Amino acid sequence: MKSEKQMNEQEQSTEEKILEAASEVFTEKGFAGTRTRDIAEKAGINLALLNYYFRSKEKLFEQVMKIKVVLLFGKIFPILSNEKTSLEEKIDLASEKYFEILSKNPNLPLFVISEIQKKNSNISKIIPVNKIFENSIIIKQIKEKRPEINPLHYSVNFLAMTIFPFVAKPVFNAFELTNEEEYHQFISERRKLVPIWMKQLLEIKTENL
Amino acid sequence: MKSEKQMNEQEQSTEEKILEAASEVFTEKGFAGTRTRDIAEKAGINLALLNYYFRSKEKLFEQVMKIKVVLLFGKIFPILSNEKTSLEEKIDLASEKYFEILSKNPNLPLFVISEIQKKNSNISKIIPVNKIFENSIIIKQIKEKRPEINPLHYSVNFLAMTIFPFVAKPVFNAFELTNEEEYHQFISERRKLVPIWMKQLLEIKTENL
DNA sequence: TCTAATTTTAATCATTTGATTAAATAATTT
DNA sequence: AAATTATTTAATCAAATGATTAAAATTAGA
Repeated sequence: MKSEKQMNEQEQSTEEKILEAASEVFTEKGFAGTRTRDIAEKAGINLALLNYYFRSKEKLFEQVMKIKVVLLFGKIFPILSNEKTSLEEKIDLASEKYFEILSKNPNLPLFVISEIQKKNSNISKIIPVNKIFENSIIIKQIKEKRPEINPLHYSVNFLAMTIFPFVAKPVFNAFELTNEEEYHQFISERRKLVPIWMKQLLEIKTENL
Repeated sequence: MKSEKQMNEQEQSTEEKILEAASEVFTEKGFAGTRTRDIAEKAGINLALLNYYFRSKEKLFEQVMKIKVVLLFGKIFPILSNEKTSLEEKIDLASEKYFEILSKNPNLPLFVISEIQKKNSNISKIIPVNKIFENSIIIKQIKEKRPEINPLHYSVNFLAMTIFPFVAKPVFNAFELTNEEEYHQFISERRKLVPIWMKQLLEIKTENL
């Protein structure tokens, strides 16, 4: 075991270095496209060390995925379940938080979604997303304000408007719809617009539904 | 060369069988996760045949990707570029067409997006998406009707509301947000709702922007 | 300081996997 | 029918890759 002192001197433990490197490589190339050798190289360690600490590529991946899923949902659910904020405040806060998280981790959603699609891991054990969602205060508030609106549709619209531009970023790049600067401009505009649009969707006339 | 008669008797040529099998396996597992042996097996042919017809896994993949990109954009652009339909009609028609295409090919968008992200192929040569989009009639019509609305944001909102539920399907499944039947119900509801929402977003008050 | 536990490395395995080759079979042309 | 061309197969290669092993180096505790 490393001493406390040693641990503090090197800012990251070997285990953390591997986990961080794995996080980067897995996110960029996916599970199947990742070579454990690349992770080892990026972490500045020997390949055998990776298996020493994490047993296998599979187990290392599971740890990374767990971190990513928590990153993707962990900060949002408390906002949606807060009893003290109004529906409109929740929209503002959730939007703000999501753009903050996703701006720092642009390909987080694409990674999580496409890897869940490829492996059918029992990811639902990490966070009981369905329970949290169904019991969240925001669902109650939507039902209360506009009983005709389906809260699932409304929530998916929010996630779609927020997350989709990040998921689709590779398409923006590949087809040269925007350059890097225009893309960031585009995202920062949406940061303000999504809440406006979501409120506009709350004002929809009942006879249209 | 096979005779005309032979070709008609077997409903698919060997080349088509390989292409179809490749399409299925690549879509399900991605390029890196696909083994050419699996494609050969699914097509009911020998592995060597695959290389005989398509030279390499890479070349076979490129052909599949080309087909997928055309499938994803090919039918939509003519709708957006039609001079004879109104903006509202375009929204209805594009929505209808997209739900039709995506219901038949639910993981088409996730496949295209995540593979574009992993390889930076020169996919833009298949279809000049940016040019078609920028010069489309629908952009003109949006600018005309509501000059304050950014057509790119509006278009991305449409794509987001339409495509995102398909992209996110693995998440729906993994977290048991819906079962298969509920999911299809959910999608068929959106088929009608997306145009309503998109029209509602056109009615947004200028002072809110 | 000496010993035991932990961490790290170099070398190597065993499989997997994309691709090739040479030979056999089938179809087409002359 | 013979010759040529196209299609298909079985066997095999070579490289890549996840994992292991045994030994060396480092660290912690007595």
